[in-house]
Amino acid sequence: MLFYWAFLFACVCYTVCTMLDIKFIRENKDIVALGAEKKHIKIDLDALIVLDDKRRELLSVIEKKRAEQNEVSQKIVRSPEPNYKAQMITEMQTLKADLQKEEEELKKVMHDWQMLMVAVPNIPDMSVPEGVDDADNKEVKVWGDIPQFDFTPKSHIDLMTNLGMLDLDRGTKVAGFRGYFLTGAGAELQFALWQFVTDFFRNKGGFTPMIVPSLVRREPFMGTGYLPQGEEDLYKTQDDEYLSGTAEVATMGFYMDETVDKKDLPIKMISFSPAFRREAGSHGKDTRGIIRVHEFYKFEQVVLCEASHTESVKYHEELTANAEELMQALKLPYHVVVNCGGDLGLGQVKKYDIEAWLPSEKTYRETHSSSYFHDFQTRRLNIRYRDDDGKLKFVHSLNNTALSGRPLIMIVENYQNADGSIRVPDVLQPYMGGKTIITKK
RNA sequence: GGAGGAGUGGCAGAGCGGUCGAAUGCACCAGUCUUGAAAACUGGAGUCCGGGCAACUGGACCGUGAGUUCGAAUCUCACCUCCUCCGCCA
Repeated sequence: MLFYWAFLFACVCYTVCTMLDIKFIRENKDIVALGAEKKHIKIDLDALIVLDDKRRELLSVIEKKRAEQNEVSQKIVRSPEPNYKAQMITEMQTLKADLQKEEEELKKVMHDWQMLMVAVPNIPDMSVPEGVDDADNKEVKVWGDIPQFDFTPKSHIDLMTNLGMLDLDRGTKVAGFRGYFLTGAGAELQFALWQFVTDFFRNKGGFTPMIVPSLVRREPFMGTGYLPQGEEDLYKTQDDEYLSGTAEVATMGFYMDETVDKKDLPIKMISFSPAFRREAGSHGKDTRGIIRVHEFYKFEQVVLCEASHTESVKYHEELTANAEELMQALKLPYHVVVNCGGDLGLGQVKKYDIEAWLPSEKTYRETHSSSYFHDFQTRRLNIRYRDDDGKLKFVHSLNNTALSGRPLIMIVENYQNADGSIRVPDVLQPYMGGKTIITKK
């Protein structure tokens, strides 16, 4: 209970003392440790603090020597006396030798220090439930009726293959494991969804549409928290770039190392890009169909806002609501879960997953993932704004899927008829030339 | 792929071994003048880390990282980015 008060305090002072810099970690070790524990992430904070003591000590010694060096340097310049000059230079040579030793030591310390620092997770919100993995996520909302079929519903694989919408055999032939082609009405339906989403955000207003790179340098991955921990799940090129698994990475990189104008906040972006995932940790999972693929297209909502917990929460709810609105327009039954501590990423404070009903599996499967980070990402990416008090602050960042590859699957399965045809959702019909049903030719 | 050139403060642009955190101009902020504004004049102002209640003070930062030197924006090397020309390709 005491910890919860400490927790609350941490949240309150959040906007004042920016978080997860070393100062915050030192002053709030227990809260950080508790947060890591909730996320089931192992981190040795005591080792970090010992190392930080060492770092501070070395820094102080080095800075004193450098001050002396600077001072004597000035004397050397001004002194008209050659002998005195030579003597001082000799003294400085000795000082320099010491300095180099200490700098070498500091370098080593800094290396280890940085390794530990990037591994310190952000603190989850109080409202995040305890738990180890996605099985412990808590359902917070259910929308729509699960369809009752008077026949045995088919999987998207059978439905789409039969209707010439999907070609997995040739997908594998051409692209290898988890490869696929969307063909005919399959491609058309996907295009329709993209158009629908584009129009949805245009009508909503405030979101800048973006088409962003997938081939991205290391820095934005470090900044967003996908590296160094997620190396395994990323494709890497021979030029040391990575293929990103979400438009979030490049979109967050857009303002990297920049100071944005406070009057432009919040900055809302709706980004489109291909997404690549090695699925290194999911070898046996979802091997049939296109639930889990190495390559798909994605619209991502990204928001940068003022450094305020209240603002973050407000936009988090908004981004989640946007995604729900899309699902409701498509009339896809879904539920929302709040992710438990163990299912949160390193930088995430809180996350909602939206999961839509998949008849062939008789379960909900994830279609959207909505999370906020406070300044975890922007601190690493160095994205700041000048506040009214004249101080530079790190903005807060958050993101949520708008459309991944999966809703297509949910549509196909939920809208299927007994004869294997598929009704086209009302809102998509205008984008399909008025087509109301997809049937076999 | 080949040959050259360049990266300095919000912007433009000097500096090319010490007196440089950095001239100058523009932009910015405050003040003087003015009924008000403009102009003119005067002054101020970078970021990060540390010490101090504070005034203030120490260190770092001239694309990035190493090196030479008592001392580097300035010299050397590597890398990154941008520009120009040739070639190739959409």
